[in-house]
Amino acid sequence: MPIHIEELAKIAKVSKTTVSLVINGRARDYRISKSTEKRILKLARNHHFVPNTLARGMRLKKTQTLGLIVPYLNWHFSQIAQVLEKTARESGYQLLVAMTDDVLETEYALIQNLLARKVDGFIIATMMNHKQFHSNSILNQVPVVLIDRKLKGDNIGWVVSDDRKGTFEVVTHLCDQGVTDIHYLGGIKTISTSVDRLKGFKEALKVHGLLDDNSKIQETGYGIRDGYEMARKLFKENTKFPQAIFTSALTLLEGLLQYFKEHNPDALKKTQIASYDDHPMLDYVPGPIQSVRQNAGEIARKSFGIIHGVLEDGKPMDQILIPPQVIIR
Amino acid sequence: MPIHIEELAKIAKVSKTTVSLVINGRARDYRISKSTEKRILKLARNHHFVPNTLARGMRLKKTQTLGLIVPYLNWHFSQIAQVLEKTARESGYQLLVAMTDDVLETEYALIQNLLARKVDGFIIATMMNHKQFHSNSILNQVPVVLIDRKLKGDNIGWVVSDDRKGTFEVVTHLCDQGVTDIHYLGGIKTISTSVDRLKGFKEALKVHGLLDDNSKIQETGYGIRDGYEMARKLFKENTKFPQAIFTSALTLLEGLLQYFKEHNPDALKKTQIASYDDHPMLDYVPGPIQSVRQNAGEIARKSFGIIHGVLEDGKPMDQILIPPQVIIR
DNA sequence: ATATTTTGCTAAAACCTTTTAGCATCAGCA
DNA sequence: TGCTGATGCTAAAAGGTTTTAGCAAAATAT
Repeated sequence: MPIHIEELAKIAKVSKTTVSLVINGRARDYRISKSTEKRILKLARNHHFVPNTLARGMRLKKTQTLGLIVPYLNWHFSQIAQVLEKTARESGYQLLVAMTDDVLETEYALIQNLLARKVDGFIIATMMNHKQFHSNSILNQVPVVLIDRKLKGDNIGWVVSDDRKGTFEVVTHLCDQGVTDIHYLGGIKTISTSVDRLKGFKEALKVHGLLDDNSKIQETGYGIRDGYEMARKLFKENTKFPQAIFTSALTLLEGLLQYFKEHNPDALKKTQIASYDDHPMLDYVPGPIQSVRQNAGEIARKSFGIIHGVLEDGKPMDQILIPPQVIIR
Repeated sequence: MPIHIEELAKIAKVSKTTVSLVINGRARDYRISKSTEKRILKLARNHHFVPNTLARGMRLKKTQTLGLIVPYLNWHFSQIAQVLEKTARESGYQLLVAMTDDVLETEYALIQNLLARKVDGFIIATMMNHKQFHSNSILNQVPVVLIDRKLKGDNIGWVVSDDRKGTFEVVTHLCDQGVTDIHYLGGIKTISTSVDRLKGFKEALKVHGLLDDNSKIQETGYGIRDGYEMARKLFKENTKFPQAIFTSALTLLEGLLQYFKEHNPDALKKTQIASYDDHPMLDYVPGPIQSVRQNAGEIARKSFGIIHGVLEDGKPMDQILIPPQVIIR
């Protein structure tokens, strides 16, 4: 139904070559006369001509489309998606967004699917480990920038929050308050995010001369339910009331708060809480709750920047650590 | 770099027609022998052959892609996006997601852009009014289902929360508590969402014999800042402490809470609060806060269902009201 | 008057699929 | 032997764009 270049050429009584050149602003380069150019431009506007991007993509072997693959759209990833979409759009890119639910097979299938759709690049919060990622030969086809979880490797870009530092700082704050008994609730062990946050936690304890008591560390998964269950276990196995709890993600904090609400309404006042990730509503949760706010906007902008640089300026891949901000309430 | 059908045909020593037929499971229909079929299938797997969807899209005139256009990715729209993506993917569709920031021009541009990308349909939380929408001839090209905001018209689908009913019920709850002095903070006046929520509010007052006092109704915009400013105005212009406040969206509630936190820490206890939209963290905000939870999952599934029905089964457009759930805390 | 350069434009190929119509070949039958 | 029908496959077109190489006409130079 929409008009295409051939019809427009017919109306303007020129060849489609001419129309194409004019539309792409290359009239000058090919000595199309000013009058012809104006005529075509006007006609194109009147007929609402927009080049078919499929045909364009075939010919040009690029689609101005990026694939964004994240586990789910929680607050953090929504923020990233939002800024990323805007940033990308301002440079003429559109986003194909997909979710994996942190299931590896889904991630594989999705990558295949989006590759078939000829996305120009990927931004992925991946579940893959180093080996899986690098054996995934298809990723040699287009540039990939990882977010949230990093992997080692040379031609692989990533932009992640400085998980170690953020955790170190907020836990240090707890220590500075004189707390000595801090419990750690974490998620999926395998991803770098978890590794680095636990590292920061342990470092902070060490610096403050506290022993690194593994019985106070739990790592199961990043679901709200996981947070709830770890909280339950914590209170069941410790007769002594915990002085402080650190949750390594917002979902875990939610699970913890849920547990408190159901089983220990006054625990919020007795226990100091800190968490990786922030959310505006934490301001209104009594506690107070200390948190580590990731700079989602910067993560989005930088990761697009890398892809864009590789794609359009042939720049090398880059790996960027974004400093998070500790929020003390 | 990826292998395509011609090469595969060469390797298999058959024509590309044969490969295509086999890949699309139409070998039987065209009497391709079982042995040839197996051979090709195996070869395709070994070479990681995936049909180029651009070429496919050109030929078939459909791309198995839907455009999702929302103002921003707040909690509500994130939820919708998440379920929609999964639902769509299970039927072989992928989502191009874009945000308008509730700016009409952006919406127009986005529609153009996604149409050029040959999406098969749209799911839009639109800023357009009835007239703008219907004069937008391009929307005759593909099916459109509106979410969150509905418009009148016959060949236009929508799936929205029953805003009037939800508001009516939660405000009724306030009235049942004996509250008589209820303030209303709302957003952009022009969209159906706002109209219906205000309607539900007024109906509830009327049923309970309360007068409909326009001085207690404010409607500016849906930003957090708007909520904050309306709260400020409310407290500046009323010497009497408000018994109850209803905010017509989560963002407005956030603004209100922000104002309370800064200027009136104990207001939370003195004032009853209800809001359209829900968020898991509202459980932990003291108040308590009554809310209207939209069934985002259902909105997503139903709106995909409509598009899918139109696209694949030639079903007519549909318009569906999704009942929300009032959460009393 | 002829040769050269500039101007303004275009033909055709390539990108990769799917689908329609139809071509050989071979078995079965009279 | 010649005809019919089944079997197994294929040629070619279409879909809409961009780009390369080059053609004809006009302007300029010799």
